[in-house]
Amino acid sequence: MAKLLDQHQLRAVAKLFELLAEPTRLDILQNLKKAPLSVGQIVDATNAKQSNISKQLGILHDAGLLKRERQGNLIFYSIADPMIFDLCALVCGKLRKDAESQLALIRSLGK
Amino acid sequence: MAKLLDQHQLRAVAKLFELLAEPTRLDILQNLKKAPLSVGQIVDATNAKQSNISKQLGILHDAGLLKRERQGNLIFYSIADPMIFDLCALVCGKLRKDAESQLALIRSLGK
DNA sequence: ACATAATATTACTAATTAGTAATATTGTCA
DNA sequence: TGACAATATTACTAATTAGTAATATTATGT
Repeated sequence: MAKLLDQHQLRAVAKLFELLAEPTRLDILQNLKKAPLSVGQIVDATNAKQSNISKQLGILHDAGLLKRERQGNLIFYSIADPMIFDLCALVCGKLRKDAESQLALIRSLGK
Repeated sequence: MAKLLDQHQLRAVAKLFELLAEPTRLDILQNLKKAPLSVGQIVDATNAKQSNISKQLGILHDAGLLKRERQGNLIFYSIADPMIFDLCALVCGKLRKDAESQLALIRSLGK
């Protein structure tokens, strides 16, 4: 069982990963993890220019990963599906594990 | 708690997602899920050219996602870390869920 | 209406990369 | 050694895209 994905499905999966394959977008997402933020707050929290943040927010929003809500002059963005943090946690866990075994290897060589 | 990742860490996470952000590479990975395969077998299983498969295999191997083992004239590749299937399962689950609620929405409109 | 603040859009550049055909490498067998 | 099969590499093209400066849009308060 567990049929293989066809070309179309593979492209859909790849597209979702693509959204997470960019440091600036990941930075936006991790800053939104605790609470919704306005564009200006995100600009301050990251070290990216306003135009770029706005662009990346648009990409994440168009893809359905973020929700948008206007409040007066400000626009607040928030996470639409917390599942992305499960993804990131998995990746972080792997990177940490890899780094640890790398470290253990180096240590064993140093003896 | 749960400190935010710094620029360097964000780039590392993004790089790992980038590896999965490509249909051909995903296709390779899903074909290797059950068992190791030779390059030729992978070429047959996918509809990509040999030179491209070889290139993508090299990328996945260099990144440490695949292991390589020579057996006579053939070279067998295998999954180095099954964690990637957890990632893919999460993404597939999300896509399915999204598609289902989209369908439900359409149905409710049709009434 | 006007000035101002917040956000979005546009037009552009530089860099990256998937795919490919052709060729090179590596191993096997006779 | 020579012929052949499997895989890797090279050189190239076309397409995508992050980042940016400048400008446009939208809302607020006076």
